[in-house]
Amino acid sequence: MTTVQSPGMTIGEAAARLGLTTHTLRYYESEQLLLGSPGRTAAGRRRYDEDDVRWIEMVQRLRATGMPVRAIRAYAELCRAGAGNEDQRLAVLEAHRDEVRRHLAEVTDHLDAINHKIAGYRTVWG
Amino acid sequence: MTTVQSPGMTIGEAAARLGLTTHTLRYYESEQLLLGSPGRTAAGRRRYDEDDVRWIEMVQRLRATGMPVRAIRAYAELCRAGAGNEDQRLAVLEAHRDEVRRHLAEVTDHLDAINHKIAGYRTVWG
DNA sequence: GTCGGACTTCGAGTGCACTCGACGTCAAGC
DNA sequence: GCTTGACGTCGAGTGCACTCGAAGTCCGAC
Repeated sequence: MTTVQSPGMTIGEAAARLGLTTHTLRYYESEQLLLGSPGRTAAGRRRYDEDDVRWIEMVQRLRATGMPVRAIRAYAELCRAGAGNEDQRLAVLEAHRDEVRRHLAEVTDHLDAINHKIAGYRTVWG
Repeated sequence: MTTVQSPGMTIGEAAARLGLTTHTLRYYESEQLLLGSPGRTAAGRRRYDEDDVRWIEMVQRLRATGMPVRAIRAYAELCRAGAGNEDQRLAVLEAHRDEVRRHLAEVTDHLDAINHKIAGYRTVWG
């Protein structure tokens, strides 16, 4: 029996689409940041489907907002555990949201001070 | 001739005021992030005055907004060089300001997406 | 004068998140 | 059927910014 070409992407295609390297994608998998292992072809090669990619995009958002890899792993574990812990997942996300807001406020504050410094240069020598 | 107690703080006092460790303060100095070496007592101990502390507060702001140590060193070098390069200093600060703004926009965007995810949890199970 | 704690320098160690290299395998085009 | 390039695993290396430890010195209180 010949199987139809399975859907999804090779690791190279997924990496290109996500703006990551294949090395990083395998690293994320080894750190258990993925919801499950991506499928494999008969020859043992990874196949990424749309769900995999969407989850990794979420991982990228969490990383880009400063969530440490081990915290993402904990969140992914909750998601892997299946239904019944949505309250915990929500708590994780809300705590992270608060942390990000705090960080944004702090950076904004520093930015204001830097702008003051810039305005000083402009006033004196501009 | 007895000298009046020199003004300023020990490294420990400066560290406490800045929320840094003495290790970090010496590290910053070794990385040439300071405007000049802080003064020394006759016994060779560092003395930090108000100007030193204010500059280090600026360094903290630049660090907290993501400027790498080597970029701060470059900026400090410009400042140490004395008058005549204010346009370059301004360019450095403005480039950094733009970078920080870009970063803020990106994080804000990710935050929105995370909030959507949170809203999803609330809608379905909340 | 002596004791404790803060100071000195120097180099090594830590934690994080990748990032790379080595080396072997395998699928597809020519 | 043979090359070629993407894939596989594994462990080691990198860059950044601290952070710590060791070993010795010095100041102030008693």
